[in-house]
Amino acid sequence: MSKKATEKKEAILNAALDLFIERGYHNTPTSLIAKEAEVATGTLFHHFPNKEVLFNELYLSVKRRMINGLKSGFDENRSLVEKIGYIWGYSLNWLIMHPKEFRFFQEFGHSPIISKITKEEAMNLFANIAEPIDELSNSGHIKEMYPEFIMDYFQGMMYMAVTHFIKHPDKFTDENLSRTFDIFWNGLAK
Amino acid sequence: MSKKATEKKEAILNAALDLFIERGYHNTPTSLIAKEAEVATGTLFHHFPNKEVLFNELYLSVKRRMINGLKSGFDENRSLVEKIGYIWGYSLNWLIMHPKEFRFFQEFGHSPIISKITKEEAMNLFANIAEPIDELSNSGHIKEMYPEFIMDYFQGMMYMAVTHFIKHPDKFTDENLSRTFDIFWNGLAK
DNA sequence: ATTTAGACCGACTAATCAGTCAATTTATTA
DNA sequence: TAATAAATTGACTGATTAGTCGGTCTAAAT
Repeated sequence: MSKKATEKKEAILNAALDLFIERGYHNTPTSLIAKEAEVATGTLFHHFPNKEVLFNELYLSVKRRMINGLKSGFDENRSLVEKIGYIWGYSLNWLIMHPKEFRFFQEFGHSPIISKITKEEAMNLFANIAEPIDELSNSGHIKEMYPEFIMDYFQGMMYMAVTHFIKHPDKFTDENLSRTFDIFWNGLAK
Repeated sequence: MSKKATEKKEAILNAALDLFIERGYHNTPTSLIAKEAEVATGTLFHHFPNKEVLFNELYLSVKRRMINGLKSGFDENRSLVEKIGYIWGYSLNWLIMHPKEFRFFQEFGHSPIISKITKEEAMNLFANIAEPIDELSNSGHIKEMYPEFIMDYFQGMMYMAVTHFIKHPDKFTDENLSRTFDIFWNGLAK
């Protein structure tokens, strides 16, 4: 694919992200996506066989962008607590700096348009990142709690904090950020 | 409105709830809502001027159903901690027993189809229920934290817990339920 | 310079949908 | 009971949409 062609494909994905979060999936005509991407309808269907595939590719591309940064700074040799602190801090920051992507996950994370295969592929991306959080449950650092809960608790607190700071940007200070991690940690403390 | 007419209106709202959460707003034809409610399209538009109003009325009706039970068991004379424990327990139970309604809030709570007026009306329903949670922030019971955060934290933890227990119904025991409240409370503990 | 394959275009189509309306049935009121 | 009002029906319409297709353009390969 030529550079120009790649640029058009990306323009389509960018326009789609904006439009899907603003108008929802079914209320976003492919014609409008093409228009915003400054591309013909035919071009859109040249790069994506149909609207659903476009949506699924968008989902994966957003996941990948988030994970890539996370992984590149990840240090396998740190302690468990440090690793978890790193994942918390990085994810929180990334999501707050990418509010559109965050809204996309919020709105479409459970959407039936995302296929099983796409979900599995996204899960695999996270596999080794999620490990430390699973380990936490019987590491002795915290109250006894089964791993499924710890995972949901981590994600739930993360979404809560991001939602809060996006709603109240003036409160997004280093101090408040570390306070939210303390609250997360205190909740589990023995 | 005759009893029969009221029943049909309710059948429309019930069918709409099911279909909207399963298929999303824009992918749910009014004709299908009517069909599921065993009613003609014309009847639907006799009771609701258009699809948007139907959606907004559904939103308010679900909110009202949740709040009504909450209010009827609310005792103004209890201590602050007891009041908050009651709100937590009641809401958690109600949402878990009404997973469709919960999904509706999750999916459409931030939807642009819900008008400002509807949101305000919903806020008013909650006004005095939310009071104790606001009070908490400078009650001395907890770490110092501004009220907007406490409110988002309360709601975020609630949604997290409900999501978790709906996903893992076997974990929904009295013990685990009180553990989640402990985690919520420990997070804020001095 | 010519060939070729991929990229691109946008008018077009078959299908679907929100909402209408004239006609009928059911409930209420006098 | 008769008259009136409210509720119900479903065929229909104008508008919109996902995806197609025949033809044009562009860039790389020979």
